[in-house]
Amino acid sequence: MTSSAPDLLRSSGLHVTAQRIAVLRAVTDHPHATVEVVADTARSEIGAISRQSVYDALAALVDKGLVRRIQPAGSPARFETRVGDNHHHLICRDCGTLLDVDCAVGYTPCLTPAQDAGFEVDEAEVVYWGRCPDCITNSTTPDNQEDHSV
Amino acid sequence: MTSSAPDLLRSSGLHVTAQRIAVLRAVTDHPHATVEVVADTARSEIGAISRQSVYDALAALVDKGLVRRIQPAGSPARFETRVGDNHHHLICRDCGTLLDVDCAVGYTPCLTPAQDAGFEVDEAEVVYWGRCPDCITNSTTPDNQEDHSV
DNA sequence: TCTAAGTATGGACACTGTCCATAATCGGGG
DNA sequence: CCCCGATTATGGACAGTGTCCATACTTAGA
Repeated sequence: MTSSAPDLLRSSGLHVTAQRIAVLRAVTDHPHATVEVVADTARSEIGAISRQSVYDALAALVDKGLVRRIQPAGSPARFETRVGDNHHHLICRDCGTLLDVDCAVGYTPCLTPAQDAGFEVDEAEVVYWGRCPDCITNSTTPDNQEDHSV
Repeated sequence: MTSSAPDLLRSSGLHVTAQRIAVLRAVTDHPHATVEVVADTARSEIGAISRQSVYDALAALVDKGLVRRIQPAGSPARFETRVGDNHHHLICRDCGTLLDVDCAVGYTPCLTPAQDAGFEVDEAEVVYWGRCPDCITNSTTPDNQEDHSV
């Protein structure tokens, strides 16, 4: 299943460079990693890489569909290699933890809006906001729970 | 249903100030407005308001559930007063146009992830990414799609 | 090997959003 | 009606993320 990084780059028409390989591997090894984490990981693999090269590499990879960019509100962009399977994300409002979840309905019903207004929709991004078990436990004041109820 | 701005503020336990009224009206009049637009609109109504006051007022309104914050990737935060009806958004990747769309399935099936991992989910945000009719028309090169040169 | 195009680098910069201390305003009580 | 405490507004400075630019290097193909 897992094609090698150089292979993926090559088959996407991208030049194969040490930086891109490192970035791609970093994203693969650290799903949902931020640019900083990716840069850090890549750096530990090839010694040095500039911040801009990381941005550039990620942009190229996203453009080619090898990597998916997730940009939750109030958080820097994150990246993952799990593409093309229409899964969604679950984010904790408190600690920012991000988890993958499969599409609620199985495949892609929510991929099609009721009225598309003539748009050419290519992606449906679904983000579930809430609080993770840890944060729920840690703030055990069911009384003082500032009512986020809708 | 349409309570006046001062009324809404009052019933939410917020102090009624000219700034907040102006901000609330601005959001009501300009759905999906950015902070800048809100500030500008409010400013034209009451003469002057600081940027921070706008941020603060919006934060207070969001906190009280009078206003909903939308923060699409690659775009500054936007705000709308249409809350509590589980509608989603359709965004054009090219020009950033943002439209409301009703939930694809009618009510809230997509509000519940398949596996919630113990999370306490309070909101499901759905964003459809694509290209609006105008942008599709303008870049009539279905062959050379990646023509971002505008 | 040689060449052209693509890529990496580092610097500077723009933008959104936040923090802080102070001054003004609001709402309630006397 | 006036005063007081608490909330809110203001402006300044600042942090973080992401982008633009010119230059030097590397890649892929002839």
